[in-house]
Amino acid sequence: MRVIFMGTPDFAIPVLEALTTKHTVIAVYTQPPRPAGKGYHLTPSPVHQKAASFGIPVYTPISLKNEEEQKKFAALKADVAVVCAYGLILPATVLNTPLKGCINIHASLLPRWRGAAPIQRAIEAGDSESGITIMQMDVGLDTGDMLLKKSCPITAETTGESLHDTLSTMGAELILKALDENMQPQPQPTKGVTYAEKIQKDESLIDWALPADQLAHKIMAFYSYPATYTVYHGERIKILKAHATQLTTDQAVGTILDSNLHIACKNGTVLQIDFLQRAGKKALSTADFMQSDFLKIGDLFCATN
RNA sequence: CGCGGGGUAGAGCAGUUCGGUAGCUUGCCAGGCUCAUAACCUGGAGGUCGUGAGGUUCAAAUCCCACCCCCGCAA
Repeated sequence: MRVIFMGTPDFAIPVLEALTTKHTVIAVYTQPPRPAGKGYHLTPSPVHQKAASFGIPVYTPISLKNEEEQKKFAALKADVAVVCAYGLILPATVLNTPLKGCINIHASLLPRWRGAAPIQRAIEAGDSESGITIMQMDVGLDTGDMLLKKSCPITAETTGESLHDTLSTMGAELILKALDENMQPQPQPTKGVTYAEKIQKDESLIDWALPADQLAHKIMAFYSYPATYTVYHGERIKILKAHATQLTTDQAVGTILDSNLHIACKNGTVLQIDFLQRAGKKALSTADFMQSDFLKIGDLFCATN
């Protein structure tokens, strides 16, 4: 089939690669290059770079809501458009242009976690499973009829990064299957709808006045990007991995209880930090980190900047 | 030229301001002791101090120059 691929971040790369093995990818749409990295250089998106290495024509419109872009899109005469973490709204005209419409790869078990950050929100909420849903796009936000669905477990060791990688691979497999076989579209259930809000910058700051298990979920969800952090004597410290413990304490929330980095949380619950990083330093395990005497037992982590 | 921190023993760091024998903690090896809740004591191995047969100097981890690499902010 003649396929248009629309995607932007790393997550979409395996999908693009998979498509090129079985179909003719006639064009790739992705977000325009943005300033990024040290030096603020204009950097093409990961999908942009990958497409360029394949020699596939790349389009980077700022919007698809104007007629001119829509004409260009139609002129490609695609059989189908595959959309994966593209980051632009597709108007109805665009959705209806390809013969088989636009098919989306979404990183959740719809209708749970519609929206921008389904991977992190699922872990943060303490869900026991996540997955991929392939759907026929309509004008709503992730509301289209479902073609394929596959789940995977979330454990205490699952991080945003590991789940991202798992689902990315899974998405690549499922999209090929969905294109090959003639799947019967099924409407999404009307019950169980939740929305995965985009992650805001201020969410990364840890509030120690929350229960340990809740914090553990959030810390693991935010690993490795954007990562949670706390403040110690005015310096930012990334808390990269942690787990809730069965211990209890009567110390104030945010107190560093011992050299194993057990930290007091709400209602005397105790979180143990496993992996952390000072600004400008390497990420270290708790054992390595505590070889310096930077953190003093009994001191408090702050919940404000 | 967006702002900033860093590269010294397997790991984590001090030493650099003001040049003068390579240090600390931990880990590892050997021995001792018999302990408590990162056990303790003694001894030992382990380092081209990121790179450049660079520059300055009687002398460079330290000052100067160039380059490489890692990371925080920001996106």
